[in-house]
Amino acid sequence: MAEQVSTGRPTLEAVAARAGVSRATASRVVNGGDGVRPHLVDKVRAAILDLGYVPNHAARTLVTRRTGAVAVIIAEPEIRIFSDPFFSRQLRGISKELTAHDTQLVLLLVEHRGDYDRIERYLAGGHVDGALAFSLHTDDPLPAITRRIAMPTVYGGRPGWTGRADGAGDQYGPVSYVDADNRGGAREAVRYLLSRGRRQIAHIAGPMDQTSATDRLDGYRDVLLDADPALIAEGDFTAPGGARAMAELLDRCPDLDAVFAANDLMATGALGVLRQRGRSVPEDVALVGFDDAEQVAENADPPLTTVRQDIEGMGRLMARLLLRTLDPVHGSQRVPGSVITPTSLVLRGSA
Amino acid sequence: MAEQVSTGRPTLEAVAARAGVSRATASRVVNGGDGVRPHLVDKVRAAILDLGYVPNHAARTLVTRRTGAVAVIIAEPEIRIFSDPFFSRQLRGISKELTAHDTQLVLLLVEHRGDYDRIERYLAGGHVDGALAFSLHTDDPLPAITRRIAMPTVYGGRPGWTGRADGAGDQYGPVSYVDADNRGGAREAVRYLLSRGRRQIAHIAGPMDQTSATDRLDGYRDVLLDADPALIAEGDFTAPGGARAMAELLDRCPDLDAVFAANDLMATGALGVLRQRGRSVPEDVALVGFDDAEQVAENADPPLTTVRQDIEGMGRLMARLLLRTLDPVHGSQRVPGSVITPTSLVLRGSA
DNA sequence: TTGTACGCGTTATCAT
DNA sequence: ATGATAACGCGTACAA
Repeated sequence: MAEQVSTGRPTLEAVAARAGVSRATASRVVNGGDGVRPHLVDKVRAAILDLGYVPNHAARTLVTRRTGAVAVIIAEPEIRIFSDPFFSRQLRGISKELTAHDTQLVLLLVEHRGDYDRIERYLAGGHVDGALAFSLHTDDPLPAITRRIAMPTVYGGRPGWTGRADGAGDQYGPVSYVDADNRGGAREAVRYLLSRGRRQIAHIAGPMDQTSATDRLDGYRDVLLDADPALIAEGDFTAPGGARAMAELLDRCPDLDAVFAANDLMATGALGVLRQRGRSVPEDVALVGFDDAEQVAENADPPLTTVRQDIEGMGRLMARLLLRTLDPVHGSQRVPGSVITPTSLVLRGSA
Repeated sequence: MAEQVSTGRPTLEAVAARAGVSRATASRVVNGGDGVRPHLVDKVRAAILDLGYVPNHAARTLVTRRTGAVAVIIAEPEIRIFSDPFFSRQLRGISKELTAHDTQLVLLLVEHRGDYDRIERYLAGGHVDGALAFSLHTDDPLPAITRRIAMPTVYGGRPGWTGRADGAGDQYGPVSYVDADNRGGAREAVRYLLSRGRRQIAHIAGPMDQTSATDRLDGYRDVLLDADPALIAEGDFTAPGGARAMAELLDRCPDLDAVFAANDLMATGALGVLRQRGRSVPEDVALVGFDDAEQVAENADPPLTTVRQDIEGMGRLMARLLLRTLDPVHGSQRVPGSVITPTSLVLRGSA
């Protein structure tokens, strides 16, 4: 049997034969074509087109030891995961950046804690070159895993165990993440409310096990050093949760004249309660949100003044950071480093 | 150089050496261990554990010609994609089913039409064994692609080109999809409204380029054969769109006493307008939605009577259908076949 | 600049 | 039941 039966897709061998060159030369052309005579480059290119050749990914991975894929791990037991526009936009940003670098996105959804065994096996199995992960809670098992198997990872949002004064969590070593300047953005929001003459400024916080929520609360406190604890209520980043918190606040502090909500969803919930209780916005109560979530902030009535963060850009940045680490040329360092992206106050009708 | 330097992960060769068997035997154990003496099975298993061996995916794919991964293609230019809880839940169902079968989920987001070149290259590149795709519009290029490269594909929702009386689109050949019984569910909703004595039943339809919308409209018409066209308004499956449509309807037909909205989001939009115009629900106007979207139908005020579809189940079903086709044992047929899943009317406060 | 030849880690075929 | 050994398709030293 001298001839190989065509099993379907053309191989590099076939391309080489058709172009009248060796497989090595054909390979060089496929990978950029440096140092090949233009004449031959054309011939090989033509053969590739003729045959409809597409490189075999598995074979390539086997020899290069790179998969050209990264995992996106979404470990959020809540329903909110995708219905929160935040994730959608960030995922879009990631997708765009990865696509631009011919890198594939493998989605890993984790629901139960037991799923982490599977995740670890998968990551250790060499299916992906790196990982992107979201919304880590303080006790998340993921960092221990990625560290143990030395998988380059970039987190979306500052992980809960970092930046603690007591050094707890330092055993995970240096970590890299992308996050908005939550604290600074919150400060700007509250300062703005002060500048508009508001004096009783309440805060609807997010769940305290998420750093985005605690950081925004910290920002609020930075400006209002002696804020009455009664002016702070904890929500859960959902609209109904925001409504509940707003009701609490009004009960406790009927004389409040402004509210800074830790996200837009909660702000819309608060808006409903305020209207229901006969407080006009922004006349009686000024309201500022966070995120500038589309379909939410702009469409609210009145439109929401809010702290904007470039969510899609943060997604792109996460991907870029990871890809840079993975790049054999620039990325000798295993830890991509972290980036804090700026926020900006968007003025609309609510404050 | 007799010895190979350990490049990191242990190979099957290493396992075999440690267990004192040949690579072939080790391989057999890894893949189930049929026809290997129990004694040796144990030895190999121990070696695997000791070394922390994980099979090399690329090498395996190279020889088996199966990747153990499927693509999920989401081709929706709108932002709505993920913020619509519908997709989230369906994706969850898919993820669960794939995970249960050790199959990976590669996410392909397409935004521009030009992205399809990339998609085709990717699918043709043998990265995945099959594909799952969503929300196809009539002129979507995807079916032509999957057909050309013979990629087993299951669609979520009846594709726009199928089931047309004029046979247009038949060039794509048989197609397989999973969809809810939209038409039947719509019929049930309208019949229920009739049974409650409602006589002027309006319909807020979805965008007419989606079969879920046209099918639900068809169901409405099945029951109300001579419905006044003025009783039908087209929305876009969003809450603001539903509000707009509701306003139109009230202007055109002030005497309407019931509304069937093609999804819950639009129903909530309609709810706001009805309240605003002083119509009480369900006393003055009865309202029925579609989807039974969580966080939407139940939390509406009043809670929404709606047509439930098992969205997560539909996702699982899509994956199961595809996996069956891919299974070399059962799946000789290339087209997985289609499934229509039942709906059920959930009675709450709005009708 | 081009070609030869080897190795990447597995599975599968064939002897034994 | 087990063990050699040949693919699988590609990249890349090294030689020419």
